[in-house]
Amino acid sequence: MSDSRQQGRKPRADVLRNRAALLEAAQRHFLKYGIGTSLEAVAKEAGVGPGTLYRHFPTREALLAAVLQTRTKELAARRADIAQLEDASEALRQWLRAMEEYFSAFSGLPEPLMVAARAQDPGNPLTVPCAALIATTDEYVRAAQLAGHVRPSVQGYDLFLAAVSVAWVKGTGATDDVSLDRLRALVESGYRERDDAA
Amino acid sequence: MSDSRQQGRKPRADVLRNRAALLEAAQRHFLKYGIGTSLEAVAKEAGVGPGTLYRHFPTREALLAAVLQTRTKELAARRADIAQLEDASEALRQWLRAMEEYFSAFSGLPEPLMVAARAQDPGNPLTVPCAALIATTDEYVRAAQLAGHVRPSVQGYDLFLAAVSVAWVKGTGATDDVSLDRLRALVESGYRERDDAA
DNA sequence: TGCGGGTACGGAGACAGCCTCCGTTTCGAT
DNA sequence: ATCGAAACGGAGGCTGTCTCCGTACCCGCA
Repeated sequence: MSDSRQQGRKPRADVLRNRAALLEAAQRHFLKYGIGTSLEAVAKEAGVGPGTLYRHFPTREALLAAVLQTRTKELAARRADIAQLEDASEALRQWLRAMEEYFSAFSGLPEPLMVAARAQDPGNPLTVPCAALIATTDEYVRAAQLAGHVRPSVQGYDLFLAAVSVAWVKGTGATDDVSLDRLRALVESGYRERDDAA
Repeated sequence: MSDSRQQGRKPRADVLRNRAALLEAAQRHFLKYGIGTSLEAVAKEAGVGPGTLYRHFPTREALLAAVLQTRTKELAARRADIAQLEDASEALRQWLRAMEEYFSAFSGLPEPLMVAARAQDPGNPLTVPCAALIATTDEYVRAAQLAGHVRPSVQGYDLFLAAVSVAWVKGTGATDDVSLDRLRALVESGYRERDDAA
C-alpha cells in the first residue's frame, strides 16, 4: 500500500514472484484450514523454502495482515456504498454486518484481531486496520445517535467488540444460522434506542 | 461424580495419587498459562511420565473437564443461592454473571466449550456440563419472561452464547473492565423487554 | 511377612511444526 | 560478461504431542 520506492534499488523479480506465490498459497490454506495452518505447508505449496517465507513475513500475523489487504479494500468499497444510505440506523446495521463478514474471512481470525485491537502494540501489523475499523464504527454510531436511533451510552468500540464476538461464535462452527441470527438480533435490540420507531 | 464402582477391583493407591497430582498440576498450569499449556510440563510438574498423563486423560479436553469439576460444583452451589431470589430478572442477571465467571476460569476455555455445546458429540467430555448450563439458563429465561422482564423471542441458548462470548472477549485480555461492563450492558438491554420498568 | 499376578508406570522415540543460520544461487547494474 | 549484493532454501535445533513396551509397583492371599 505505502510501498516506499524512495530507495533507488528496484525490487528483484524473484522477490516479487515469491511474495505473490506465498500470498496465494497462504490465502488458500487460511481458507481451508484456518489461520492456525502450518506455515511450512504454505511455503511448500508456494514452492519456496521456509526461510523465504519468514524473510518476507516474519510472523504469522504479518502474513495474515498481507493476505487480508485484499479484503480490507473490499470492505472499504462497501463502506463507500453504505455511506450513501440516508437512514443512519440502516447504515449502521449494514456496516456491522459487513465487518462481521470481514472478521469471518478465515476461521480463527477474531483471536488475533482482538489482540491487535488493544492498539498499544505498534509492532503488530493488524493494529492499524483494527483501529480504522473502530473509528469508522464510531462514526456510524454517532450519526445514528444524532438521529435518535441509538442509545447515548453506546460506543463504536462496543459494537466492534460485538461484531468480533459474533464472528468468533460463527467461526467455532458450533452454531446454526438461525441461532446466529437471534444473536445478531440480541445485539441490535441492545444498542437501539428503546423508543425508536423504525 | 458417577464413578462406577461396580467392578470388584478396588483402585490402586498409586493410581489415585497420580490422578490427584495431575489434576492439581493441571489446574496450576491452566490458571497460569491457559488451557493451551504444555501437557508435558504438567506431567513433569506432577512428577509422572507423559504416558501416565495420557492414560488417565486421553485428551486435553478430558483433563480440562476433570479439572473443571470443582468449579462446576461451585457453580451449582451459586445456582442454588440464586434460585432463592424472588426477582426473576435479577436472578437471570446473576446467573449470567455466574456463568461468565465460570467460563473465564482459564484463558482459552470458551473455545472448547463452544465446540462442546453443539452436543452432537457424546465423546466430548465437556458436552454434558454444557448442555446442563444451557438448560438452566433456559429455565431462568422462561421465568423472567413469565414476569414480563424478557422479550419472548429470546432463548436460553442465546444468552448462553452471549455469556461465552463475553468470557471470550475477557479472556483475550484485550479489553479493560469498563468496556467489558458496557458490553454486558449491551447484552442486558438486548434481552430485556422494552417497556420493562425495573 | 513373603510371594505372585496383574495393573500401572515412565521414558524412549517417532513425528510434526516453528524458526534460524549460512553456504549457495540468482539477479541486475555496469 | 562480470561482479557485488541480495535473496534463496534446506539442514538442523528446539518444543510439543502421543505411543509402545520393558519394568516396577501394588494388592491379595498365604
